[in-house]
Amino acid sequence: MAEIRGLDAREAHLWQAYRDSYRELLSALETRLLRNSGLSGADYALLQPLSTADQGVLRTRDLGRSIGWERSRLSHQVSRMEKRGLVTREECESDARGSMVRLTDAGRGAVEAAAPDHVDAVRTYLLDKLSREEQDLLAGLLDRILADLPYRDLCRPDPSEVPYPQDAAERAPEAAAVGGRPLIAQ
Amino acid sequence: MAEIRGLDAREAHLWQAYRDSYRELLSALETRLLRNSGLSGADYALLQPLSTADQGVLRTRDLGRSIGWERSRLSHQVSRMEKRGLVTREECESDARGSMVRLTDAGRGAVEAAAPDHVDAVRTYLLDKLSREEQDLLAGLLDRILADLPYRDLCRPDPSEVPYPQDAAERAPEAAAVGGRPLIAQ
DNA sequence: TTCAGCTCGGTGATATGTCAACGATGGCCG
DNA sequence: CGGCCATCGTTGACATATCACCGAGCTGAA
Repeated sequence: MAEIRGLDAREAHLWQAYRDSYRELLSALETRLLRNSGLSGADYALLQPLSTADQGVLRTRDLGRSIGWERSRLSHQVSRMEKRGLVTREECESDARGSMVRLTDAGRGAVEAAAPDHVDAVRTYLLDKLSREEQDLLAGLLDRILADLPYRDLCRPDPSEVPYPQDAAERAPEAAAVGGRPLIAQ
Repeated sequence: MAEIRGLDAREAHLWQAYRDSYRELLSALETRLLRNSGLSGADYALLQPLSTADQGVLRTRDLGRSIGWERSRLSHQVSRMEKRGLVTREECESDARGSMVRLTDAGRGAVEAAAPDHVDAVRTYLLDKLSREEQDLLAGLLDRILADLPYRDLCRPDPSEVPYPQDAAERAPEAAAVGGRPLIAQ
């Protein structure tokens, strides 16, 4: 049997920094989000893709994939948000198994109210800490880590179909402010 | 009021890569850990510091700080693990408010059985994806992100007291294999 | 067509995490 | 000393996540 090396201090430090930074960053963001808008991180995670989707509607399956959630978790979360009037469920016309989730006016109001400060928080806690070059460097490393992890089912768009960072601006112009109105972006 | 810019595609990509890579990495690690050892990520998180602590005992407060958990969560988790015979609680002699958590023989057996494969998984999914230089680069960026986040209470060792990455090897020699026996490292 | 095998979404039981509050103690300062 | 405030750990109620399972509908090959 092969000798298995423990992690040396340098390696252990990276691994711990990875977990700690994520945990603390998320904790900071969610605390601030909840205080400023009454939305939890889970609420925002669902509302954000819906708010940029055509008509504010997405098929449940696609919503789940876009945020990397399993069905059961998503279904429970949608149920809770439905009770609060943030979203509604609809039938899926093209596939009778499926269902659609639609943003209500209240739901749209909530995300749009929450988004500016949340985006500002992401800038403050993450983006502003790094130069542009460092941002791209970090994204590259993370992409590589993500690239061949043993996926569950969860399909992100195939990278070959969505060649990413280069020339970002024209790929998703809707992510920038349009007509002077700050858009929902996360 | 200041204009708030949404995230452009480049920025949004970094932010998403950060969350996705973390979520998928952790999911992969925990699935594999649970399958191979019957320990959850939470179990391992507690057992690992205990296994390297002197006598296999830590004050609850210190254990909590070392893994960044709040007291309540830790207390519940310790209760569950106590029922399973992995740890025991003891009184704290030096401070009557406190309590100690002690690894049982079964607990030590469980971590030591789990560790080699878990460490291998961390290598496979994270460390091996990056060159040594990239590892240090990534650690540096993550440290910077973590550095001035609005902490909850959670005290990590003050960076000024524990000057990290440089000359890592001698700071924590116990993290490497000692006497040929693979040590618990995460 | 028919059926096996898959996808999709939902459900209830259970596991886990969070929150607010408590009792007990320690430490500080008058 | 005595009073005040902080820390420590726990608890129970609640919120959220996971797990195993179901029923319905799609799909493709026999």
